[in-house]
Amino acid sequence: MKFELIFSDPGSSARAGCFYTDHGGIETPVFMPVGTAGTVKAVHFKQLIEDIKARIILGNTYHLYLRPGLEVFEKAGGIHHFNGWKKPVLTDSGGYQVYSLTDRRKMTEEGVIFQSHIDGSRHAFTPENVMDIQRSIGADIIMAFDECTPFPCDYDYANLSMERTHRWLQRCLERIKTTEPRYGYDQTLFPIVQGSVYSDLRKKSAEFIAAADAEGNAIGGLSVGEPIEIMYEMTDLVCRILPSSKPRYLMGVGTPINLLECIAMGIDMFDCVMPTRNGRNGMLFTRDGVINIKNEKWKLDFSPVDEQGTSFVDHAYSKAFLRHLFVSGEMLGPMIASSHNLAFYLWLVDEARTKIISGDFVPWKNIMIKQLAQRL
RNA sequence: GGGGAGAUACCAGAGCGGUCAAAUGGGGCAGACUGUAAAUCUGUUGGCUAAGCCUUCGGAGGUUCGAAUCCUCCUCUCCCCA
Repeated sequence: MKFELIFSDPGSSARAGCFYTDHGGIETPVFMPVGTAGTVKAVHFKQLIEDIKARIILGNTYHLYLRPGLEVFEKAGGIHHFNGWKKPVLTDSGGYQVYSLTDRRKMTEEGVIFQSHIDGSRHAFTPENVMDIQRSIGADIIMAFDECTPFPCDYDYANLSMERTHRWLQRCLERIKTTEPRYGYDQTLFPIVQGSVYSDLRKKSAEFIAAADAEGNAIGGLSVGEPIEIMYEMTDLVCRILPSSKPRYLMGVGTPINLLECIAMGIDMFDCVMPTRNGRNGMLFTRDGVINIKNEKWKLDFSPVDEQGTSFVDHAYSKAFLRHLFVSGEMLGPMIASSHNLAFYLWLVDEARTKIISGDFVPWKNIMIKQLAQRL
């Protein structure tokens, strides 16, 4: 795999590039829709490709390992054959579940024992078998097994956890090095920077991760409840250390504004459940601000869902009808909102890319951020 | 014609002498959601000059220190038998 840096913005640290995988190139900056269970909730792949223009989606090691299970992936010949998604797939390692399912797991130096949220059965995850699982699932990009630290997190624990994540990374690297791609295409490992909200830890972690010389690097443990300024501060600090010749992936971020601010700092890849989850809950992101489509104010608004939107759903349906679908609990509502939001997110990163290449990124970003902050 | 049950907030429906501006569910209104245990969760839902006050439990009277709760009459619903 290879990352090609196409253009660097002179006015910021933003850059445009392309990450090549055996399932196709990924133009950056990119937003990667989250498809935890092998599906981007409420959205067809045909639509993701043709309408939303998604270039890569996520899957999740913990969730896919539990259900449908590795036998299915191995017999199918990998996730692309199983679910029909032919573009690249990145799988998260389960490191986020160490955080989100904290009361259902026990962590030791060896790894983590999760108690399944589905049936209560216990499953040991180690850096080694998490690599094996992601190879079996068939991910193009495999994430290192880490601990996403919570917020707040005291310094001593953040330090201890970061050091353990580093040790786990060595084990992940060793395992990847000594095993083969499962289905004939390349599978590459991205390590993850931790260090919570502490500058010295973040610096130390970024240096450690950079030294691993992977084909891409990720920043984790942010947007877990810390003030947004601190998230920016940590992201900026880490971006200055991670090599510019490799894509930088900010995990779990974020709002449209977060994306623009972090693109300006040099982030190339993002993923977040926000466009899909918040969409299912009636929140629409538009270039003019945020809409809660369930609000009564849209009851008689027969204008398109988003007049400037790039998705067909933006023009095929009215706000009043979409509100009706949500108020009635009709499943088409969450489907339309998810499609709209993802199309908007992909439009946003595409537009950022265009502006970076044309040299107008910063002024455009500043105008956009003001608009995006509005509530409609 | 005879006998019985009942009328409570937007709807359904608890409450049966004070702790009731009134449970609970639905509906309405609003909020939250950042590497997804989420088509989820939370708040609110009589009025006001708002830690207080005012007007409410079909209508009109009455008993009582005190009534959604007890009594009388009226109006209206529903059920059973002829």
